[in-house]
Amino acid sequence: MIDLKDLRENPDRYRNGVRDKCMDVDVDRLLALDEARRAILARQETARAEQNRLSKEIGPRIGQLKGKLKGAAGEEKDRLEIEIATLEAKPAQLKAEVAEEERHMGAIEPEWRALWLQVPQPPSNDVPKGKGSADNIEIRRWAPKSWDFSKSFVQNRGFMPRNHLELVKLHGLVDFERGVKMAGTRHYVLTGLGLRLHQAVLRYAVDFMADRRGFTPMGVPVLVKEECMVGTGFFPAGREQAYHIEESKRGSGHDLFLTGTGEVGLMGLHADEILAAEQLPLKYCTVSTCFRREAGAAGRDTAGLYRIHQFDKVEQVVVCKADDAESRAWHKQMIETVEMILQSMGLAYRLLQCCTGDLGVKNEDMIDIESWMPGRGEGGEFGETHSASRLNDFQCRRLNLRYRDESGKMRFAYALNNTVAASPRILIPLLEMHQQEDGSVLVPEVLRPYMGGIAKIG
RNA sequence: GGUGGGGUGGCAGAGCGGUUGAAUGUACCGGUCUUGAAAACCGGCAGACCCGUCAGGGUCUCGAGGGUUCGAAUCCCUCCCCCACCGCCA
Repeated sequence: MIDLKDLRENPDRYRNGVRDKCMDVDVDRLLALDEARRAILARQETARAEQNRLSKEIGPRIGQLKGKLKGAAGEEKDRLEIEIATLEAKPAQLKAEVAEEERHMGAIEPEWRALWLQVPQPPSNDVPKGKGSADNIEIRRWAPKSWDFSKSFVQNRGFMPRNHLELVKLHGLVDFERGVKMAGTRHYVLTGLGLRLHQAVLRYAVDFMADRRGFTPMGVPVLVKEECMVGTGFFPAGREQAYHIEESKRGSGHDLFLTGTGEVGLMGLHADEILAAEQLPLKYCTVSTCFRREAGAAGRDTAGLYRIHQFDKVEQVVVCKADDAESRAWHKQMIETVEMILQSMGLAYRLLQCCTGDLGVKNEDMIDIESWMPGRGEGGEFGETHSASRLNDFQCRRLNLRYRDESGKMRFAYALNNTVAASPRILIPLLEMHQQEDGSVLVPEVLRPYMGGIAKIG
């Protein structure tokens, strides 16, 4: 959610933001509604102020007269009744005025609010302009010593690779058929060592965050109220992506939504709170099951573990002071964390600076990390495995997550988030990169303690 | 699911139709005192929004929404949430 004051003062910043993010939000309509709203507010408040003033002034008098009225009769009684009626007439008129303005307000407020929620966080100035993922810019790439990006898999390794579909079948790691039988397309069952490898990655990632990066691991709800989805910025834009539990249809309570990322639960933690400056930065991670409808992705990545409705993800978030330099420093650090983890697992990857057109509503900057998947496409492709975002105060504004700075001033905090490890997607490069000619797969050393010491699958 | 009790400022806790955005305590901040600290004393201390160049003014908020009233934290209705006990249960 953006700052409306800033919008009034720098409308072009937001008009350009919408344009650069290739979105369709009528900023000028919002400005017009905002102006209308404030005019109504001014009239309404003036009437109310008068109402309050009058009430204080004549209220006790009315009380007095009504007291007298009880004991009065005849002409005296008529006189009192007229006096009371006269006194009561004016507040009644003001009341009608207030009600009238309230109707006006009711007519524009829903649209005003809906538009306000849609205006995106403008991208940072240094984010390159572009229309979509095709315009993202590669920053750098890394590969283990045994891998040369300029060569094919065969040239690197001396044999034809199997893709992850073949590998999981060969070793009985995933049962797609039964997953689909139970839950439909894009579902799967992790079986045997498949589940163990999956959990090994997740456990390794959580321990890495806690032990080596000082993040506090949290177990958070994955079933949350709508406010939580709106507050974290996933709604209204991403409403179609979330599974909706319609508890309200059962009579009572509120509807719930399955979260598509642990970010929701982690950021929702401190919604509506006022933190002390010393409490910042908050550094949280979680491992949670993520649910995504993948609406609009029909026909894309239909096979295998790449795009599925349910997966598990270790996510990291940082809530820091409202300071651009600090936020950038955390962004770097969070990306560095991921690089350390990927490198320790012997995976090749590249960093992409996402262009303006590829940013969502809530981020001002985003770096995607794509891991090399030898079995993807023709002769291997990079596939997104991580995404690191800087959100400025957009998310905390929506969540109403504030802190008191050193001077006692209330400020909205800045938030950042990044994937640590999302599985089973990460199993794709893991299996494909570490496969041997005979189809067996070497388990990276860092994962073996979490696999009961197993060093090789198959 | 049943029964009962509750939701008021950072926390505790009064208020139960007008002068209460809210007593009091406590926490916190500033000051006096002190070699320093504590204690004591004095002062300050809600947030959002609107108008205004400033000074300042105004509106709203006592779980949420609606109603009664000239006037609601206080009365009425609906909903939500919390707590306790019972039932059921991974």
